[in-house]
Amino acid sequence: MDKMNSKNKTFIDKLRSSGLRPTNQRVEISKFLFDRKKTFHFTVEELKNSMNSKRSKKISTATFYNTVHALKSAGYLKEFSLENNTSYYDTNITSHHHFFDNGKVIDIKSDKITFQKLPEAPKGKKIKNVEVVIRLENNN
Amino acid sequence: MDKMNSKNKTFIDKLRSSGLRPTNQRVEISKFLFDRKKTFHFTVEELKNSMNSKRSKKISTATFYNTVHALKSAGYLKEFSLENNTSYYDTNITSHHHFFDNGKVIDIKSDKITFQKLPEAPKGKKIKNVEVVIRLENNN
DNA sequence: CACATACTTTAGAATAATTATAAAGTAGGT
DNA sequence: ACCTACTTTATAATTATTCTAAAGTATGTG
Repeated sequence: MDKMNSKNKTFIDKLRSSGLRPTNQRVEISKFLFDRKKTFHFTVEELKNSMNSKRSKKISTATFYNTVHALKSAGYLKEFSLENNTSYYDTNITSHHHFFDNGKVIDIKSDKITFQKLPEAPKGKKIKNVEVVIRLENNN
Repeated sequence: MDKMNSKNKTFIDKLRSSGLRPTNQRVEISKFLFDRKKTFHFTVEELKNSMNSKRSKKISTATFYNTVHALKSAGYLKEFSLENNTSYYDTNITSHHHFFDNGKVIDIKSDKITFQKLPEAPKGKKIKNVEVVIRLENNN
């Protein structure tokens, strides 16, 4: 109970610090995204479908987009792209890498990849981050 | 002249081996893409606009999409994505990496990045390729 | 507590990138 | 020259996303 309250607080805080009032819809989205053990990869469409399929009163598409967008801008979600013109989001915002296996995404912990050599940033620029994508194919 | 013929042949061969008859439109697209010194990054929309703006008889959107798609499937173009739901293509198909600087893409030669440590592929899978994206920001 | 104001939600329209369709055009081989 | 299969094209359809405007809700102030 105490635990649940503090968890809710986390979800609400994420919303507040993203500049969003914690309305019912938004708190439910925030819970759905962040109340889980493993990191979560999703598209807005997938998020909407999995939440709305369990609900009688549906949350509108625009609310999903707005909420995800604000959470991403605030840094609580990480956006990435595959080759299918859809935005994917990842609840794991720590710097990390990905396996891509036929549209399926698997996280790779940051410390699993280290570099021997990296190029310098062009003059006037600096490196914000480095992301590695390892594409997989079937063995044979 | 000899040179020009052999160049055209290259463009035509790329089309043929992509399963496309070398029609006028397709040969022009192939030339436009591959007859240049530096590698070329583009979206289909950009390609269409830059070619059609110089032409009285426009090539249709569908022809651009079809041709680019076939060239990509045959391995003459490499597709990649930024965070804006648009497909980018690169005439540099050698394994290489990218700087991303505010939607601008800069190639990084493959040998500029080497790894000290890479994870193993999950069982049953093997690594097809490894791509690194280095995101840049302004120095201050 | 009532209300004004500002922020939200929502359905639906608008936009952008891409793919599908079907009719008219063209190329090659015979 | 002609037949057939492949192409091109304009346009419609689709998908992901953003915009818009109306109706709903929350909050602070008096």
